[in-house]
Amino acid sequence: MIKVRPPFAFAATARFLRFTEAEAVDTFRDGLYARAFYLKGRLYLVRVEPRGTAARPALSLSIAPAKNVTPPILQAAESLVRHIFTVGHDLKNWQQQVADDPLLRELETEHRGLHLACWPTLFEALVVSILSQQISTAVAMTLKRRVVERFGESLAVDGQTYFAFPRAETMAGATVEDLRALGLSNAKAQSIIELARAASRGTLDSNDLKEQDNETVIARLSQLRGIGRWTAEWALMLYFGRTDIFPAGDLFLRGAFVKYFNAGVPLAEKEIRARAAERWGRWSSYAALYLLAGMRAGRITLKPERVVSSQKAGA
DNA sequence: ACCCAGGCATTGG
DNA sequence: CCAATGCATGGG
Repeated sequence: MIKVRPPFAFAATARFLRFTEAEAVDTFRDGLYARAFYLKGRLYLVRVEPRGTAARPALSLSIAPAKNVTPPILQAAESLVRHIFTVGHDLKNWQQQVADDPLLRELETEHRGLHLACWPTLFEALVVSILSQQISTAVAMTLKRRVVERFGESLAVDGQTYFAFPRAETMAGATVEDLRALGLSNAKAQSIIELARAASRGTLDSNDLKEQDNETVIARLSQLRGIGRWTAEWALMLYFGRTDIFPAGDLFLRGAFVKYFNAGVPLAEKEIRARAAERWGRWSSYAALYLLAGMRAGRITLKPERVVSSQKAGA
């Protein structure tokens, strides 16, 4: 059992960045989140369910196959679940941050308890982001499913097949042709293979990056092929769980900021990043997250002409 | 048949 | 610092 500080919306968080309908790794059905993970090098299915009350929320987990579950395995599963559901984030602080911000206060109320959902590994976070570059999320999730079914190990539990996200070591052995056959572009294929090699060699050490400040992590990740600022910022949010990122390179977020916080007057990316930091400070990632949630709910909409590409800083 | 969608690397001013 | 270009699939 894992205790979580209120407010905590389990279902919304489990579903949020997981696109569960189309994908083969994360599943969320009947209020139950289930996914195959490597724990101490072996594959297990971990199931997570909400427990407790709104005032004292908690998560319970179960692991299959149950027979080889030792205390270290259970501990590894718990720490992974804490990471994925960003149990360390105290959303009371986020509520305080937007107390004087009418739009985000409204979004906070509508999506109260939505946590950032993190990917289990840096490798997966970066691969998913590379797959998502430029194309719609529907396409990206199709590509992800194909990659997972081609390169991931699977586990059968109760007649259901669950795929693990492929290991970096496995993907390091893939060829560009393998990935192109799944519909990836040449550039995505090359980037993912190089990333897998770096990760399996240990060149891409997330423990080392964990200690670094945002700009250092962005600079280091950007040295990898196929990773620019956009991808690195999403990795800071969606793997490292940092709360102070506003990915201003994102087409939607840029458009939303311009429309709702600058009266539709275009702003340079750099300027948006600076103003987001002034407004939302340490909780800028949550501003980004709740704007996305607002978009999915239809509350935040962008007219095409408001989505402005990189133009001169508005004067 | 188009057009575009939660970018990036490269090239050239 | 800024702008233009090619890239992949799938949905409208």
